[in-house]
Amino acid sequence: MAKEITIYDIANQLQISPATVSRALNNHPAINEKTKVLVNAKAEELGYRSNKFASNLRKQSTSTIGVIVPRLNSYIMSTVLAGMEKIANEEGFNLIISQSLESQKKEIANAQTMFNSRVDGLLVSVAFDTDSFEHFQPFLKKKIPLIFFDRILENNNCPSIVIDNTKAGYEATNHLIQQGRSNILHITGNLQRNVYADRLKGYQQALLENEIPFQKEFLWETALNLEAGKEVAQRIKAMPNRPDALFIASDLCAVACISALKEMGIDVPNDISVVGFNNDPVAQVIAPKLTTIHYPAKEMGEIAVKSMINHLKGTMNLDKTNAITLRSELIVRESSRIIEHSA
Amino acid sequence: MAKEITIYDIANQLQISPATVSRALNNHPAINEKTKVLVNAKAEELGYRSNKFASNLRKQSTSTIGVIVPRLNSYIMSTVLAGMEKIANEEGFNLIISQSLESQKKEIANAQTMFNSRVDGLLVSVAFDTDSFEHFQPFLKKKIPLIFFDRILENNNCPSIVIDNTKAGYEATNHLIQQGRSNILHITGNLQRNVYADRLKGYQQALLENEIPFQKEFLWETALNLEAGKEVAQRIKAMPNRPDALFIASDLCAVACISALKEMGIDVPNDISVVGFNNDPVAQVIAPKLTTIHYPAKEMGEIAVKSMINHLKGTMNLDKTNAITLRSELIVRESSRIIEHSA
DNA sequence: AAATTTAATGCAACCGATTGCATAATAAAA
DNA sequence: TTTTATTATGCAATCGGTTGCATTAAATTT
Repeated sequence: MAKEITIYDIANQLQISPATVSRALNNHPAINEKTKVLVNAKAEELGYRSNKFASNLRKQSTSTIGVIVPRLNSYIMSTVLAGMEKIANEEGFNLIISQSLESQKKEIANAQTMFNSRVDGLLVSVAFDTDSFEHFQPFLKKKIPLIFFDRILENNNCPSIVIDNTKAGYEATNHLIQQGRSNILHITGNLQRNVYADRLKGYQQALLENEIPFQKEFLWETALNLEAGKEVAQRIKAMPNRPDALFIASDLCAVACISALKEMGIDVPNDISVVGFNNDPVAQVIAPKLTTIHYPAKEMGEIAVKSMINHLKGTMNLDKTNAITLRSELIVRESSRIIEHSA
Repeated sequence: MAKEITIYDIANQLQISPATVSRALNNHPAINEKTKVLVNAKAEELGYRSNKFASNLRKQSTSTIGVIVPRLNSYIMSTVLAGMEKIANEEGFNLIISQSLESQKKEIANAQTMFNSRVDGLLVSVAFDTDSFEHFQPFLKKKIPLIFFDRILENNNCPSIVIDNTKAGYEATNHLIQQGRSNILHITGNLQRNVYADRLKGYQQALLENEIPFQKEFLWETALNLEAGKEVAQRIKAMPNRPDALFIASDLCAVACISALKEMGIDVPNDISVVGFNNDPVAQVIAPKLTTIHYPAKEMGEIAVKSMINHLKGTMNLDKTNAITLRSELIVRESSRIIEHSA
């Protein structure tokens, strides 16, 4: 195994001091241009690579950003992460990614690992059942910037990056009402989470404005996954007074539900219209194509990392920033377009 | 900002040497049990956290595994990563994940970053157009273990973790033939990649065994994404002699294709049967439900990381291991079950 | 009691880059 | 020519664990 080249090797060969080599490599203004060229050439020649650990140790910073997500393998999260990775990579930062698998307990463990790994900043989208901020306190104490995205924790002075879930919920529901629906069942996730609570708010607001009473029997809290979609269909089938529309807070769940409903002979959109959420690719490959809310996942990831890096570099101070809200958009497709019954 | 606690602080308070503290914290056998208890208690009390950089610097190892994937946000890859993260987390390893976005150029840059980050090991699934092994040589030179998974590079003595793509391709095709189909169009990705080349081999083998001539016009190389699926449908519609079956090397593409075919009035599975690949959740929520090959993505991720860690810890030597093949499985659903035309 | 073995701890160098401060070299001003 | 300002470089301490080797203390053997 070839010996690792250090700045001392370069210094020796050039008969200059390691300090100068270090400064030259970091493009320090006090170093003569010619020296820089010389050092860089020699570094190249010897196949030098900087030792990040020595550097981190000395600088007390890691150029690493921690990310905790509920799960890696959901359309939204993997897309957010794709956006994050893109920017981090461009900016010379590393990402350490971990998943809580929707469990606060794992989230706490992950936060601790991140803390011990001395990430320069932490980006978090919380688990279903997270009800404490405790495990994030160490970061605040050490002034490590903490940004929440998508599923946020409120009342803690941390900036957050979100879409306007209330507005989105309102638009989805209002659209269904405009299509002539009034018995709108809302399928959602854990209401402790802002994303679902806010969508519900929007839903209720739309009902209110249209003088449709809100019934809590028309609000179902589920896991919002594929299985939940199937179960929802079963339950609907068994209802004496079926709803005429569904607003489901996740496309995958919505699609599974539609699929099951169709198998039961219930027509979408004529018997029941459906609006999903996220604009998952799956939304446009099923029949009927799913009306949904476009969620700017990639952009969210990009902006989250960009904001974090700007803050770390001092280009932008996040302390005063409370929230960054991204634009979401209703995309109307077939699943909510009512076609008159033929014949 | 509270000062960071070091082993020196612990040593001072306990009136012992930092060396003993270090050894006690690492559960070194030469240290007295009572001392260990004492040290650990004090560490806990002071809120000590180990400085990984100091440790890495000295130990010349990082407890970090690099992962390069084509994209983060595909069902298969995000699921593989979920499995990887799970095991890495359990074993106290960190993951640095980066995506090549199907470009060899980015893959090279990422490999370099990984190298400079001094990952202890590297896991790679190569981009569409990667045709060189050059960028991985530095790892071999430095004896940094390199494992390929899913999309592998051959002839380089690196272990790989794969499914038997040939067998899977054979089974998919043979199933279609058993259903009475013989004009089977194969939609695949870049044939430079083992996964697609092998599936094609299996496809050809099944044809051969059933004495169906292979026609190269029935082999289409595409991007295998949603858009490609739509285009495939268009092209099929325009064919004078349409195929009676499709074997598509990705579910998402297959589903998009089916959706488009249906819109054109072409019935699946009666006019054209379809078999996909991956067992993406989307496969079971469309109508007709998609016949596909189950791909053990989570397991692949878990085994990849597990193997890497075992190798690093010396528990298992990978030098002699050429390949680990995981079990895949044909899942028959409606898209390939031919129902007699009603009426 | 002396010699030898075993167990537990400490010393000090080391990993490799960074940086405040001092200094040398050169240029500009007096 | 001397003084002052400017530019470039070097010295040496520092970041915080880790580890080979030495040493001390305690236990065991002769």
